Amino acid sequence: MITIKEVAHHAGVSMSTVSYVLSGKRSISEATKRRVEQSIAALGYHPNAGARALASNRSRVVGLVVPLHSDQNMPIIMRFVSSIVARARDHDYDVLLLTKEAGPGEAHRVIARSMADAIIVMDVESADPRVPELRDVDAPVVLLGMPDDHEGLSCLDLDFASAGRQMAGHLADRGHRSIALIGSPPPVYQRGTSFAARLLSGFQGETAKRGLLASVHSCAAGYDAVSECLDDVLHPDRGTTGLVVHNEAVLGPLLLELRRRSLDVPGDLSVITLCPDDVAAALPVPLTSIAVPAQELGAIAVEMVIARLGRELAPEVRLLQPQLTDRGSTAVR
Amino acid sequence: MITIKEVAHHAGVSMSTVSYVLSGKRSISEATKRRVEQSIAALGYHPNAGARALASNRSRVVGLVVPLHSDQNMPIIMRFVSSIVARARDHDYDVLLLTKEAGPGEAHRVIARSMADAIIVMDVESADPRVPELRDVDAPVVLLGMPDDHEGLSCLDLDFASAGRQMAGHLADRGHRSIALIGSPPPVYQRGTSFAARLLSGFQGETAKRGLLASVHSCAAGYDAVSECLDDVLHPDRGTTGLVVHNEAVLGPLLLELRRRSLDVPGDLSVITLCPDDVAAALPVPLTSIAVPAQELGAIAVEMVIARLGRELAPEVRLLQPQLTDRGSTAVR
DNA sequence: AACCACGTTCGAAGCGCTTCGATTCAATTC
DNA sequence: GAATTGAATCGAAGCGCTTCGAACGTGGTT
Repeated sequence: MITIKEVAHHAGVSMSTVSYVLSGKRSISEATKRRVEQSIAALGYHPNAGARALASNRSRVVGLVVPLHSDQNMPIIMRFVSSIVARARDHDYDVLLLTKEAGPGEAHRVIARSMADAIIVMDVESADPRVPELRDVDAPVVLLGMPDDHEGLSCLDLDFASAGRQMAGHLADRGHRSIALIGSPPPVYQRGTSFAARLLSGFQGETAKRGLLASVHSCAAGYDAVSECLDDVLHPDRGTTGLVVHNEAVLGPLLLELRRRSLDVPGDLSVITLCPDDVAAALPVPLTSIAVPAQELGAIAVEMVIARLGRELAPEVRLLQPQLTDRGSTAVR
Repeated sequence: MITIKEVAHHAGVSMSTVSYVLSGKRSISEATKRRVEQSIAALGYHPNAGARALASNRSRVVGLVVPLHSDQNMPIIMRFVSSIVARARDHDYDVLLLTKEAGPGEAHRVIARSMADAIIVMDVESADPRVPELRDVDAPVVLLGMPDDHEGLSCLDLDFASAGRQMAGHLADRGHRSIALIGSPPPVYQRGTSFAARLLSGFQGETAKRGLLASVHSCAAGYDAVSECLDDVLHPDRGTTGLVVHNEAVLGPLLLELRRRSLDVPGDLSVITLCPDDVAAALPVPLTSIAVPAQELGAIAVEMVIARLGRELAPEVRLLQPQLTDRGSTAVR
């Protein structure tokens, strides 16, 4: 193993000079800087992370708590993870993978041992049992999601209430008077998943305000469940003409089933949804949608956490405003 | 921060004694061991990972290279990841998340800096460009997947050739004389994805040996592609009575489409597939299948890599034998 | 009574790096 | 020309832990 000492010797300078060349924390003349860099390249020097962490009291690692079992939404979770890792690397940080399943305490363990400098927690729910423990973690923590009680914690999420309002409003603007929300399976609501509840309340608020007829349907995945759900949604008594879908897993089967019933989108039924842009665009019928900006949320989470490393910043709640993209799946009535 | 020194003082022993209590590398009397453990608990001591890594030359971290963009198969990738993390934690290792997309060199960087003691690489392809670089990594490396040239590297995978043989054989045993393989989308084959090619060759070997009529169809995801593919597969000239499906994404649409065509499984058509057990079981028609033992493969990968940490073990290729579960989706003709 | 062996425990030397004065030397200033 | 400044560099003291050899009983042998 090549050490900083050998580099120093090779370049004819002291260890500290090499260190300062690497960190840029003190000014070094161009000449020696170049000489040191050449030695580093020539010897193939790589700083030892453990020694660095020990001496500087910074690991340059962020811990990321990921829900690895959550059967649903794996693809979207990976988008988050992938953007978080990429942005962290941009800042010269690495990512330590922690799982939600391993329980709380993992974040605390990793920080107490100085294995990481900060923590990002994904998939935080309304009454997340991890939240109290996270308050005691002695390092910057950013939550992706919004627990009900987020006092003293930094949170980041899409503004789902606004998304619910926007989607209902979009249909209302086009003259729809009776619309339906097709949501996640019942367990998601029972679990008190914050984003589902917030979207629902935004949706209901808007439909009430606009005086629309609105029905809400919790729909499980699977073709039969979807078909059954549609029977209900499309019952003649309702006169439903517009659908807001907040359940990514159901989109494919839903459109297929509509086709089977010879219902045209948007001719017979307008559909608007919340899902990643590329998913919305790749469906058999491209759907007007509000994007889940996973990339952006991941990036912001990293920025937030890193911003909190040096200075003491106050906890902050950031809700991203939803962006609606029109793909022509909603018609004027 | 509580240090080992403070624990030693609190317990009235020397630092080294505390260290030996923790590591168990020398015998310590029951009495002092208990005393030290009480002090550790009382003070809330957590060993500093950096200091430990520096002194012991072991980070107790394994690097895991994950394909985070691979749009397909995210759920199954997460199964691997999840079992790897869990098993690693069982051995008191943490997992550093590296992405395939960040390029090769990541493994090398992490090892050169002593951030990790070993590397597990997922999703290795036939002619994987990472393979040469991985040979130069100065630490145990285990590949999940089998590159063509795996000289000097340890690999672990399902025996896909055998899976292909078994599935063809299963249908042949039941009297089918003309069968079809529905495989992955063309890009997967073009990329030279090792497992697809191996399954194909096993399938073809067995059908040839048994004198069956066999057709092979590369099928893209999406309902229309599936329907088109079925037109081809079920062309009357072929007389196809059995289907081997090696494309998880296509299973749902496929069964749906068969139902739409009023073809009964297994009455009119026998279907057998390769996918995770729970996926096969959760389909509208439960399918007889060969499992992708993600849990087990992940666990073995961890064991292999850890086994190679202490001693010098020779590189090893391990192919897990496929397990077929009969769910009654294949009939005797 | 001197000796040995063994189970326990201690002390100190690093591990490779960062960082804080201290030092040097040349360029400015009065 | 002495004093002041500031940029560039050095030296050494840790950071918190592991580990090796040494030391210290204690009990059993001769």
